[in-house]
Parts: sequence; structure tokens; C-alpha cells
Amino acid sequence: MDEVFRKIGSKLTLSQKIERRIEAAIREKKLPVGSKLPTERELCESFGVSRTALREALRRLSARGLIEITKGSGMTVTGLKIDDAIQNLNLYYDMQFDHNLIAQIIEVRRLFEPEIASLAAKQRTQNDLSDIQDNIEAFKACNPDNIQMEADLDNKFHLLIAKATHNPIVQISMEPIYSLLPRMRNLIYANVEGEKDITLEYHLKIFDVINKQKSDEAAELMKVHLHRTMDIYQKYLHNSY
Amino acid sequence: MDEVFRKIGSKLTLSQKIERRIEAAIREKKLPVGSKLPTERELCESFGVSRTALREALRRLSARGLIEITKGSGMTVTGLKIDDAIQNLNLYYDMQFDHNLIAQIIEVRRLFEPEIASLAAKQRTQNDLSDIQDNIEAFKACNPDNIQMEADLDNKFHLLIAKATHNPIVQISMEPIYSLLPRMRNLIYANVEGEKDITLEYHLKIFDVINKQKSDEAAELMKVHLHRTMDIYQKYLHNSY
DNA sequence: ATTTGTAATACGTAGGACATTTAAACGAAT
DNA sequence: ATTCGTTTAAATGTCCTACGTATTACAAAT
Repeated sequence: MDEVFRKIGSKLTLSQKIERRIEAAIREKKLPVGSKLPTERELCESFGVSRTALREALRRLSARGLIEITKGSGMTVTGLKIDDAIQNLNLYYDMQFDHNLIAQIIEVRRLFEPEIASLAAKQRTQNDLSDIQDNIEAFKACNPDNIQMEADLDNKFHLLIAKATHNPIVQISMEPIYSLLPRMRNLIYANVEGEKDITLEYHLKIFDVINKQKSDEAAELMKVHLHRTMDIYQKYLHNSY
Repeated sequence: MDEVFRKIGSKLTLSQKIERRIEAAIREKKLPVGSKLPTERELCESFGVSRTALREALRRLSARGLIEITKGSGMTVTGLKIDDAIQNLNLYYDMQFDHNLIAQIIEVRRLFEPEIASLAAKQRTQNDLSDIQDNIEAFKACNPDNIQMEADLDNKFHLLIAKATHNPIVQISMEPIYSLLPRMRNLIYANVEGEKDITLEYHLKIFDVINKQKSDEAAELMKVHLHRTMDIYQKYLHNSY
């Protein structure tokens, strides 16, 4: 029997064990969102650990967005917010940002966004429509020299369409991708004469069919729109090597 | 102007400031992946803070997967792994798991997976094909009483197709979604007689067209396959209320 | 050459002390 | 009665010292 020599050391530090215990309790809703945790001293007592170890566990949890610690007041369980959930995903993409990733992003957008536009055409509310319209107006009025803002508004147009699906998973899936776009746009946008007008034209067309709830046409227009985007990118990529 | 009354206090604790400083350095690759950080004592000296504050910052970073701390050895910068990146996303979905979310997941799958199958048909390698084939064989051989394994294998089939696109963003986008499926399947799968054979049939068909690189047909088949899944699901939802 | 012992290094945990912030209770002025 | 300032208790933030424990490298013994 090798059973005799099986692992003894758990490898987990004390503070990691504490972290997991509390995380599990939150997952299982034994600690419901919004509830206050006992004070540090009380928790030390309960767990039978030093304040140091306990605090390091709490720092871990707050870094991940599971709890919120307020000096002088106490600690509360916070429902993980979207931003917390995608924070590390953003960082992940960010750290492997290269030209290869750019190509992959474009590919994903061409896969997903036509379908998203199609669903948006079905689900959009009046609220969504006015948001999109506002965005288009802002884009139209944007100073052509302000490339940063122009790119941001273009970016937001696509995000608003994702929102108009009223499916939060769609939004969460696309958000990290869109968050990378501004950095790409800056590289490219500047050098293409007349690109703004063409972009505007497509945005208007897409808005129109989403307004009229023509889902198939929305998908088709988005497909063509992104195809153009890709062309420009490839031209850029080609020139820069 | 509300500008007058904007926040003044930075509100950041010392350990949070330290966390951000180090995180920024990692982002900007001043601390490249794989490099060792100075020891705790040295960092205390550099930052001019106590060991407590510093350590709490380090705990935060390690909780998020940016650094790895080994007792007795030291600390190294680790490239954020995919699992770390989607860890909190999984938790996020997990905590708002309800029937509403299930419907949203199915909607997203119906939006994205046909396109994914289409791309997979173009990009798949021999390796992908044999992985998928192995999965289908395992599914075929799976004991019908083992519903858990059956569901897992079904799940993995779709994940393998996402992998076959050779676009990591596709994979990262879908992985959190698939991780929720097993829990749904368990609710549903058990009660449907003969479902396994039909699933198997579709998997075989899809494999065939991906093998032959017929991308349009792959998308179409996947669409029909998921349509069935939704039907079953809706039947279940209907019965249970 | 392999194994074992030993010391140096670095992170992990404990416990105490004090600072700072928050929130609640209280009281005084309008 | 409302508002504003003060006090006070409670909670987290930071610092410090000390010791525990795992890792590594190197020397010594076989």
C-alpha cells in the first residue's frame, strides 16, 4: 500500500482556507448579498485564527469583488458586479494584446455581431432606439480632429446594439472585446480619408432596419459593415510591415 | 457645475495603492511574466510601508492570479491564465443562476454556435477531428444510467467545436457558458426518453460536415440541433410549473 | 556519487498597539 | 422641531516584533 505515504501537507495556506470557506458560504447564499459580515475580531474568534491570517483572506475576497470593506463601518457581501466579473478578462486580453489578437477580435466580431444585430432588431425597445439615435447624432457632430472621441462613439454604437438584445450574457460576452477596440482604432482611424462618412452611413442604415425590426436585413448590413472594417484593418496591417 | 463638488478624498487604502502600482508595472511589462519580485522586506523598504500593508496588497494580486507566492521561495509574476480570467465570470453567472438565465443561455447558444460550427469547419485540424471523434465514441459507449457523464460529454462536444475554430476568444467567450450547462442538463436530460440517440445522431452529422469542411451545412445543422434542445427545455419548463 | 545534516533566506502566522474613519447618540442653538 | 456640532463607541487600517515553517544551497559524511 502506498496509502501510507500519501500526501499530508494540504499546501493551502490558512488564509486561503478561510477565503474558501467564506466564498462557499456566499455561493450557497448562507451569506446573502447585502448582509453584513461579523467584525474582524468576531471572525478571528470563530475561526480560531489570528487577525493577520483572517485579514489576508478578506483582502483576497474584496480584491475579487465578493465583499466590500468600509473602514469604520464593517464588511458587507456585495453581489459581484459585471465590472468585477470581466475585470480580469480585460486584463487577460490586455496582456496578450498583439496583432494576432487583433485579427482574432475581428473574426469574432464578424461571427457574432450580425446575429446580435438580428436579435436586437427583434428585442429593441423605444429606449434603445433613442439611445442609438443619440449616439449617431453625437457621432455626426463630433469634431473630425477628435479621433479618440470618434472611435469611442463608433465603439459605443456597437455596444448599444448588444444592449438592445436585452440579453445580459450577450453584453457580458462582447464587453471585454469592445474594451480593446479603442486602442486598435487609434492606430487606424486617423489614416483613412472619408472613413467617418461611410461609417456614419452604415450606422444610419443599421439603425433604420433595427427600428423597423427587419432582423435579417440587420444581420446582413452588419455583416457588410464589419467586412469593410476588416478590409481597412488588413490594409493597415499590410502597410505597417 | 457639479464639478465643484466632485470627490476629493482618494479613498484608496495604502494596500490598494500598492496593488495598483504593482499591477500597472505588470501591465506595462516592466515586470515581465516569469520574473521574480523582490522580497517582501525589500519591497517594504522601497515603498516605505509596513510589511502588513505590503502583504495585503500581494494577497490581492495573488487572489486575482497575477502573481504566485511560494513559501520559502519567493514571488513570481505569472501570466494570467484563462481559468483565472474567467473564474469570476463563472462565479457571476453562478450567482444569478435562475430560469431566466437558462433561457438567456439558450438564446446565446442559438446565436453564436451555428457561426462557431461554420468557422470550425474551415479551421479544424486533424487533431480536432480525432478529439471530436473520441468524444462521440465515448458518448456512444457511455452507460445510459450515468446521466452526469452523458451530459458532460455532450457539453464537451460543443466545447471541442469551439476549440476547433482556433480562435481563443471564441473559446473564452463560450467556456463560462458551457460551465453552467451541466447543471441545467441534469434537470432536463433524465426525463426525455430516446434523447441520447437523437443527440448522437446530430453529433455524428455535424462531425461529418466539419470533417468535409462544409461550413454552411455545419451552421445549419447546429442551428437545428440547438433548436431541438430548446424545444425540450421549454417542454420541461412548461411541465414544472 | 549519493545521501544526510546545517545554515541562510523568504514567506506564513500570531499578537499587541495605536491611528483613522464611520455611525450613532446626545445636546445646544436657531 | 430641525439643524448643526460634539462626543463616544466601534470597526477597519497600519505598524511593529517575534516566531513558525518551507525552500534552497552547500558542506560533510558515507
